Order: sequence, then C-alpha cells, then structure tokens
Amino acid sequence: MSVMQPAERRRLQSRADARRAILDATEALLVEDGYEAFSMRRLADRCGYTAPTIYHHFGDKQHLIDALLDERCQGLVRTLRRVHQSEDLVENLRAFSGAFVRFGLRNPTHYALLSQPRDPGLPVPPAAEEARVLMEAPLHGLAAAGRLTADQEMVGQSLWAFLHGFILLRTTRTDVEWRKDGLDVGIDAFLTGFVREEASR
Amino acid sequence: MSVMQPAERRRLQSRADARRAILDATEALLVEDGYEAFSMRRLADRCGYTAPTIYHHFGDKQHLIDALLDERCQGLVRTLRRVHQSEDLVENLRAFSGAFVRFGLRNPTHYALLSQPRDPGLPVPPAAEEARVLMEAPLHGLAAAGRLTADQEMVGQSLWAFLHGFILLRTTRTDVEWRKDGLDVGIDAFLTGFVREEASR
DNA sequence: TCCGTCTACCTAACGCCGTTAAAGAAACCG
DNA sequence: CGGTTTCTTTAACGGCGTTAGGTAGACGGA
Repeated sequence: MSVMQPAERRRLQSRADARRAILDATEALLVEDGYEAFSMRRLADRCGYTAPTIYHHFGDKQHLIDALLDERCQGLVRTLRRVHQSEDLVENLRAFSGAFVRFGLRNPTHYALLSQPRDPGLPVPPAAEEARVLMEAPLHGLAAAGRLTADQEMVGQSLWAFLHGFILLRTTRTDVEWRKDGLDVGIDAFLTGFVREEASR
Repeated sequence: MSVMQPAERRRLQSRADARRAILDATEALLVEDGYEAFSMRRLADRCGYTAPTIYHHFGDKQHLIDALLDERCQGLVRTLRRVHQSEDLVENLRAFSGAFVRFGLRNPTHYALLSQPRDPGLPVPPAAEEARVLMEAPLHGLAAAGRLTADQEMVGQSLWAFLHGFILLRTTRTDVEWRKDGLDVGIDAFLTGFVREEASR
C-alpha cells in the first residue's frame, strides 16, 4: 500500500467536505420540514451546490438518504454501546428498549424513512443492522440462561414488533393522547409473558 | 323531504357510476403496482376518464385515496362484526386481533397508506376509526370484570402498538424470515402480562 | 318549445419533481 | 507543457399533482 500524496489527500479532503456540507443540509431540511417537503432542488439551494453536483457525489436520492440514515444509526449504535450493561439481563433489555424508543421518538423523520419498504436490491443501512444485532444481546443471554418462555427468535420478533409499533404510532398518530408511561408498562407486561425469574431446565 | 325525480335519480346514478369506475381502477392499480407507482395520470389512462374529471369527482389525490381506504375499512368492520363474540372475552380479543392482523397482511398497501402521517386537518377515514372502537369492546369487558393488570387505555395502546408493529414489520421487512406462529405466541405473552384469570377486586 | 343554468368532461397549461447529457473549469500526473 | 481525471455547471427530458378555461349536453321553468 503506497503512501498517500499531499495532492491526493487534498483531493479526498475536498471531496469529503462537499459530502459533509450536502449531508448537513439534508439533515437540516429533513428536521425542519420533514421528508415530504424535501427535494433535490431545495437541497441544492440550501447547500450551495447545484443538483447535478449532488448526484455526482451520492448517485441518487435514495443513496443520499441512506448515507444520512447510516450516520444517524451510528449514533444509535454508540448510544446502545454506552448503555450500562449490568449483570441484570432484564434491566439490560429494558435499558436497550428505552434507548431504541427514545431514538425513534427524537428522530421521527429518520425512523419513518428507515421503516419504509426498500427496493429489494439495496441493503439496509449497515449501522441500522448493527443496532438490531446489538439489541439481541440481552435476549441471547436470557435464552442461554433458560429464562425465556419461547425461543429467542420468537421473543425478539415480538419485542421488535412492539417497539416498532410503539414508535410509529406515537410519531404518526399525533391526534391520540398517548400515555407517558406506556413503554415501561408495555415492557413489563412483555417481560411477564416472555421471561421467568430463574432458569427452568 | 321531497320525492326524488327520475331525472335527478339518473343523474346521481351516473355520478355514482363514475365514482365507482374510478375507485375500482384505483384499487386495481394499487394492488397491482403499489402506491409508489400510482399516479393520477396512470389512473386516468386506466379508468377511461381524464385526470381533471377525477379531480371533479374526488377533489384531489388524498381524498380519492381516503375514499378507497374508507371502503376497505368498511370491509374490516364487517369482518369484525362477524367474528364470533363468545362469552370468553379473552378468546374474543384473540379473534379480533387475528382478524385485524389478517386484514393488514392481506392489504399491505392499504394498511401502509392508513399508517402514514396525515395532514392534521383531514380526519382518519371514518370506517378506520370505527374499527378501532370495535376492537376495544373486549378490553372494555375485561376491564369491567376487573381482569386487567393496567387500565383499559394503557392495555389498549400497548396491544395496538404490538399489532401495528407486527403488521408493518412483516409487510415492509420482507428480507426477514418471520415466524408463522408469531401472532399467537405474541398475543399469549401479551395476555399473560395484562390479563389475569379472575377478577381481583 | 325555447332559454338560462348546471353538470360532466375535455384540452392545455403551470410549476414542481428526479434525473441525465454535455460541456467548461480546475487540478493532477507524466 | 499535454493528457487525463475530477468537480461543477447549464440546459433539458419526461413525469408528477393540480388548475384554468371551454364545450357539449341534460335539466327545469317560461
């Protein structure tokens, strides 16, 4: 592997700067006005480049959005890693669920975009998949300890469905008065149904 | 209230026929190619009218889609009414959940459209709201019998979140291998957490 | 029967969208 | 210096949701 020349480095830096500026403007537009109001032309106006330049750097709208979502999910992954992993696996599961839901509620536009059906060709943003894998760790521990009343995959899919619906309903149905302690109560009921105190066999 | 004249009736009939033809074509296009590929112009080609005529009858795209969704939800309402209402409230809840989820899985495009954030001005299609109210009946019965471990609203919101996430995940994340008995197992766990056998006080 | 009114429907167009073709400008490399 | 590659632009294509404006025909009262 050869040493990078100063010129090459400068070129890569300027490319990185352009991508950074475009991504930042994308983020700002999405947070301010939501995805519905987002367009490549408005983004071009906002970030100072013209639309074809954005295409030069990101390919198309989908890849641009995916790049942004991947970055955001890296934030979630960092949060999940930071969440205290106690010896109490149940407490662990609760903490992860809380972090995940908080991510969704604080980034409703991003979460909605992540939830939309994807072209089967394109893979889910890597960091999103990484977050999903991380979330499974406490379940794996509980399964290994024989404390689940169903197999790990089953419990994981059920928990995922609950958390997913929880986030989407609260972010899309703003006409409903949602209970503030809904997550804790729901998770408790969920744990009552799927986790027992001690190993059975 | 005056008697309707034949001419007036004929006029209303022809208006109803036009609406019917447009709605049928909308339904067909949505089922065949999904909402992404749907457009007023393609609909115009399909149903034989031009686009402005569709606007004449339905106002705009949103109202057209809403009219279709309302019709579909009336089907769900009929199904829910038909579901056997036994004396076993838990069995009842299970049956309703099953019917609701089946509706979502069989009409993924419609369900996704129902789930999208709405302009705060427009109301949810009436039949959708009616279905939601119907779904709460078994919960109300259980609450009245003192068999819920949390108040009815809380339990209802949790169950709604689970069912909603269940449907959306399975229809949008087709890359995942979902467990076939996921609904039954999830509902069982849910009931274990939220419903007790007999009244406590 | 005639005439104003109203409904249904059309053609043409506006301003937006995502995207691409083509070309100039600038930096890099030999 | 000359050739190549990268970045950026202007101009355009086809499609979108929607609206303005006009026409043909049915309706209802004189």
